[in-house]
Amino acid sequence: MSIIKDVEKELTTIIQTLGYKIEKVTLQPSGRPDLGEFQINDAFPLAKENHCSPREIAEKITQELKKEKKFKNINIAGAGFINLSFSEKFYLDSLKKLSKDIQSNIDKEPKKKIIIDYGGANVAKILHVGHLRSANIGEALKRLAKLLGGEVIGDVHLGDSGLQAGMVISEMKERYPNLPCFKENYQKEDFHLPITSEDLSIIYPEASKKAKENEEKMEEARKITALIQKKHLGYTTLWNKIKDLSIIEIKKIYEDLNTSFDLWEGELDSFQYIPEMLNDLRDKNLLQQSEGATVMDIKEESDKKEMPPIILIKSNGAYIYETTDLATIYGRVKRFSPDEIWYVVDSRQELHFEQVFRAAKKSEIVSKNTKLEFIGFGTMNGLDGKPFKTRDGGVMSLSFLISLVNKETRKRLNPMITDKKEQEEISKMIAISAVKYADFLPYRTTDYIFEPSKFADLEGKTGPYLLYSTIRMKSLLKKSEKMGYQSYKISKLKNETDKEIIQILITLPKILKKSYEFKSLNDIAEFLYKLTNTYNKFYSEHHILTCEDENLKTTWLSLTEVVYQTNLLLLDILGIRVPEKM
RNA sequence: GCGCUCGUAGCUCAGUUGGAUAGAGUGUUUGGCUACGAACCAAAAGGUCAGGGGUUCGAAUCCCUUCGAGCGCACCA
Repeated sequence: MSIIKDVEKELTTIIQTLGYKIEKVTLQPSGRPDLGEFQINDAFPLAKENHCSPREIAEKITQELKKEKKFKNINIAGAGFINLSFSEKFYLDSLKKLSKDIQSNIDKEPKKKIIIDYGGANVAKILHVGHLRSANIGEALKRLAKLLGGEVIGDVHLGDSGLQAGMVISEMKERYPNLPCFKENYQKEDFHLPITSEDLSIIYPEASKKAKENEEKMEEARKITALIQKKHLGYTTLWNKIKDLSIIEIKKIYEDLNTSFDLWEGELDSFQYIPEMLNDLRDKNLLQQSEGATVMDIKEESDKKEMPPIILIKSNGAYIYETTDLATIYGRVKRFSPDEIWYVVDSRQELHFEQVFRAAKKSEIVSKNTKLEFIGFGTMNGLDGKPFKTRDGGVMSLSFLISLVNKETRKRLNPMITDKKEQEEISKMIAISAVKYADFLPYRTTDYIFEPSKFADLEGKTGPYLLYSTIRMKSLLKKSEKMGYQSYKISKLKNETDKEIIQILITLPKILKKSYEFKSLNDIAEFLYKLTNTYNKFYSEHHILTCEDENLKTTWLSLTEVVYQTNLLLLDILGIRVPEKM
């Protein structure tokens, strides 16, 4: 159990012994540090229930608290705020516990099997800045859920059954009409895909442009897409080859972003479940015809808003992303029987997922106990408030964004690093830390105003700041090892800053819990800054290695070690890699 | 028309499950490297929390309303 939860439990018992009904006392950092390090506000709700003044209750509570040695400076302020601080011994004991194992200070959540659907890469298209948040948030939530004891499966859920398939194949047909797969009597003979990833990055925009300008081309693309969905042998073979090629490129970027998936499945993989699923829905009498399409009504009596039916078969006989999303759930339940499925997707898709979730529940494709959660994030807009476009009106690829920031980080590398390859690797790592951290700072649902220059900002509350500080801690610890220190005895503190660092460390379990509940990483990002910033203050106040008081020195080194380990743990949750030097 | 998200310092954002004197970064001004890495540390200035009303011991937070912004509303994904 975490240190703070332990204390809260103790406080709860004390207040219950006084005869009050209370489930859990909450200890939080005080809003008035001049009056105490932590505060308890539970006298207010208790006063309401017991029809007396909060102050009266606070008096009774503080009288009991004063019997406890670990508390000091207990006082009541205002109408009934209880402020208290902890003894030095409490802080030293806490530091001892943390230095043994920081994991011991983490409270696990109830164990669940969770599938996280994030990434959303599209086959044959580049990953652009719009894909950044899904990858970052999804990956971080996956790591957080694992840390808190969950069994987690990440699925990239590739966009591979959309119109881009038809467009790209149509373009391929024009460029390479003699490929065996285009023959009438194609019989699965193997052939070499005549294009590289670079070609592919040109082919899609080209094909898309042609289809938009030419209705015939568009119609052909639609036809081919429908044929691929029906497993047309030649087109499917070619599309799978293109998919493999595309995945190689997609994986490279995700690897740069330290994002990985347990499943590389896509919309097409859900097609195997569609007939079975539709039969199931038919048997349950849930399907209807409407304007030529096959739909399912998902209105509920309590609805105050319009709720269109969900389309499962289009009037032309083809399937739509509602169908594949529902079939994907069908398959996931069958194969994994998860407790929860999380969708880390742009907020604009909320209505779509509400429809799919309703259909899944109504048809009992998922049980009532299975939680389907839409984890929407804010849209990335340009300065004009509209979806971000580059100066020439195109989308900005993720790799281009990273290279922009990379130019800045490279300029500032330590001149001691001379190896070109090493320079490149480190500079890229720092650039990505800047991009990722800036992406985590706003609350998840906040609309994102995207300015490349914001990411290139490398001072203050940034990824590079965290990396720089963490590397400096490591460098200090290495030096101390060279001086012969193996383990650090913890025995005394010097000033308020020392104590403040431990205070912050103690609140970590609360931050993790809140992040997990709200599915937002901004609290962890803020916590990292606060901890690191306070440590840096400590660093500038004390000269650790030359301190003559051995007891202080080893305690300070231990504190450094714990902050260092905590930073590594949290940066890892955020998927930010820490280089050896920078 | 219906629905969703929002409006907080010059700028970019926290704070929204009701708590005390609304915070941070950046920018501006100023101080700190002969000591462990200055991508660092310290300090100052900067606010009618869009406007109005309500709920209560207490509201940036909850409710109502006005104004303003963005997004979504069946065969694209």
